[in-house]
Amino acid sequence: MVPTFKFYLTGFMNININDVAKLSNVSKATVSAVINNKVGVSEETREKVQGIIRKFNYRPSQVARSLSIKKTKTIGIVIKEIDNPYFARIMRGVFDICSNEGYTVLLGSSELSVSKEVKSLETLVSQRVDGLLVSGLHEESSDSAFISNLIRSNYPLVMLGGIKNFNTNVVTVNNVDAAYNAVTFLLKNGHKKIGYFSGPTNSLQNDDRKEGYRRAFADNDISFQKKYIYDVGSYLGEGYQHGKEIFSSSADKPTAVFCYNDLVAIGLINSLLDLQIRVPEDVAVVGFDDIDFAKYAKTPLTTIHNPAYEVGVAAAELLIKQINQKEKPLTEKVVLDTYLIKRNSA
Amino acid sequence: MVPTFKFYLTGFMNININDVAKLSNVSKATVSAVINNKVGVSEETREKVQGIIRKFNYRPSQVARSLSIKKTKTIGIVIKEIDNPYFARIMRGVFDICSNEGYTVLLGSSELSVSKEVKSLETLVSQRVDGLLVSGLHEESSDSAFISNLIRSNYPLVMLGGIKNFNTNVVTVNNVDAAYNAVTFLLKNGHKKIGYFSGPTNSLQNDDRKEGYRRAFADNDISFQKKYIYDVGSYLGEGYQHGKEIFSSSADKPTAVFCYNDLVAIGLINSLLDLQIRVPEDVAVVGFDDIDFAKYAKTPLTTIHNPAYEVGVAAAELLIKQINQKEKPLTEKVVLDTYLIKRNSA
DNA sequence: TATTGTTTCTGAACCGGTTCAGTGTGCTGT
DNA sequence: ACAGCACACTGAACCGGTTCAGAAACAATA
Repeated sequence: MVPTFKFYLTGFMNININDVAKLSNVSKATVSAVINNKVGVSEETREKVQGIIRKFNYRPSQVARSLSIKKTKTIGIVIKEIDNPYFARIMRGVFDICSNEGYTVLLGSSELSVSKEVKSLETLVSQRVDGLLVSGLHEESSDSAFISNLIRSNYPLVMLGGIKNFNTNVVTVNNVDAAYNAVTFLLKNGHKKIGYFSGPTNSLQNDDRKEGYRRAFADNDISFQKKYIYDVGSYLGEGYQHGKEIFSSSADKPTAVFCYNDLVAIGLINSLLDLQIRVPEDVAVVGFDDIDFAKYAKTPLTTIHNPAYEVGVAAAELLIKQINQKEKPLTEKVVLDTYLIKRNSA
Repeated sequence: MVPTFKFYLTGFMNININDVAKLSNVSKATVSAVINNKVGVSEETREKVQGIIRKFNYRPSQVARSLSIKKTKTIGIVIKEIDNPYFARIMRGVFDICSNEGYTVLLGSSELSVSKEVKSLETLVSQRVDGLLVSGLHEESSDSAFISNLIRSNYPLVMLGGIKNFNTNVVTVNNVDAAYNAVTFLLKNGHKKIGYFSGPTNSLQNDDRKEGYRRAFADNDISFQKKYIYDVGSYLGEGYQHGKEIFSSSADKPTAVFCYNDLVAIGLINSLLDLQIRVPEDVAVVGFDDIDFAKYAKTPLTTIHNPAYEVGVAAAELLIKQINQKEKPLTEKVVLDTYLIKRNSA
């Protein structure tokens, strides 16, 4: 009658609410009430049940619970470049909030192909995550019927850095202004030929930064030259490689470069130093993000401080708010501030 | 009769297997067969059902499925220092394998308190992850009844870097040998006073590296001095700060330092340069991990190449193997090789 | 004593899938 | 014409929780 054998037979975690109910001589409804600290259970019964729970190491199945209450207490996150320190820091912010609020985090694909990216979102939805945090969706992905369905149907969703063509919740920083400030700073320092090491072409963040770069020229009555915009990418190696190519050729070269992010900037600086070009005397470099490593780079990096941790926090908070919202949620946009940190590279 | 209204009413993803069954005029068992590509369904029926599925954007609930089949196709991962590039790289390896094998990844706590660490594991178990990947458990956590239960009961579990007092599956690198090689290299270069910037004291990896450091002295008939072992930590800032303290004091200082990891080494190098101490002429520095930044550091870092990505891959593969193993699994130990990369810092 | 009220507890339905024994249909061979 | 057999399909139980109407037990009130 008492299913003790089951425990000893199959080991840890193989006892369920029915077993607990039988062992405690109460109904499973009562056990459920005890588990969830509901009122209407006598102290005596509560203790009896809790004793059994402890004794048999019972741990309620979150999956059964999820099925029943139609909430999984889980959010899905799709981040490209998880090994980019900037995103790692965001993750940390997300994670801290989720932890506090009792959510666990399901990780979706990182930078795979577009088709895999959509698959990954589909998987997360199949897992019935309560909400989705998405960073850097491929542009093409936004064409997928799946994604537009998702957004149209008010599935709780927060984008990091924004996405074209869709009106969703967004957490981002003032990329345009930040870039504007960085480039203005260079202009004020007398630079006229300022390059932009551009990030991924399908990134909205990159578009905004490029826009800020453009505006700085406009507002300072300096005609900006398209040839100084280089498609580079977002990795250390890419910054290094493009730096080497551009600055070892004899063509007309910029005297300063604003970079999409710190990784690229650090790569660039290394390529310049390898080419015996001095930083900042010959070429000034400004990065973006202010990752930890920025101040330890060969030439400590002048860069835009990007509050990655806070972005993660804000995104998680907004998402959880959207999840808890009963009504059709309004789409919100949270924009955090950045500031220029002057170090040695410019 | 036809519950179409439901779809239009509640939006995306609110249709279930019963609805699909009704809309297709078949039983839910048949729908289930179609979803899972089982045989015994006529081509005609299959297409009819698939048509409905597409039309209504039906996506089976993984949570209901999990409850039924008692597998979640999910693994849990608990990693401290997710913003450490070394671990980020591991994550990537884990992720790639899991992706391929159809597993999603649930993230557990990062470096919180001991009690939270155990809580985090408990949460993952409640979520019924099929297996657990754990890195850098606090030493105290291993005392918890929960953890020993977990291990005793053969819950599929793989540790990264090992854990004291328990016999579990482990994926790690040959830390002792690697440290031995690094220190031997320094000894061969004529250094006698070699320091060790030690990592977290509760880390088995750190113990092994320290052991390798010790043995190198023993095998070279040089008496090693305990005073050259400094408790530092695992972060950039910690390396910098301790470097500053140690090398600005007038006491007897080492002429070379082997560091627990690259982050610490880079921090140390920066502190040395700030103190006008030349690297490697005055003090040689060797790191551990070979993170991307290592070669872009102020003094390109001589370090132990640690195959982080491969560690992640091996860990995920081992875990999935354990999950699929019907019998009581044997505990396995996978040890990957490292090698010394000579750059400029030593 | 009968009635009402409170508190504690329970039975059964439900969440959305999977599974499998068994039903029904059509085709084969004799 | 009928046994025998595939094949396609279904009904119902099951996974492990939550929920809630109502039963049972007991106390208080009229």
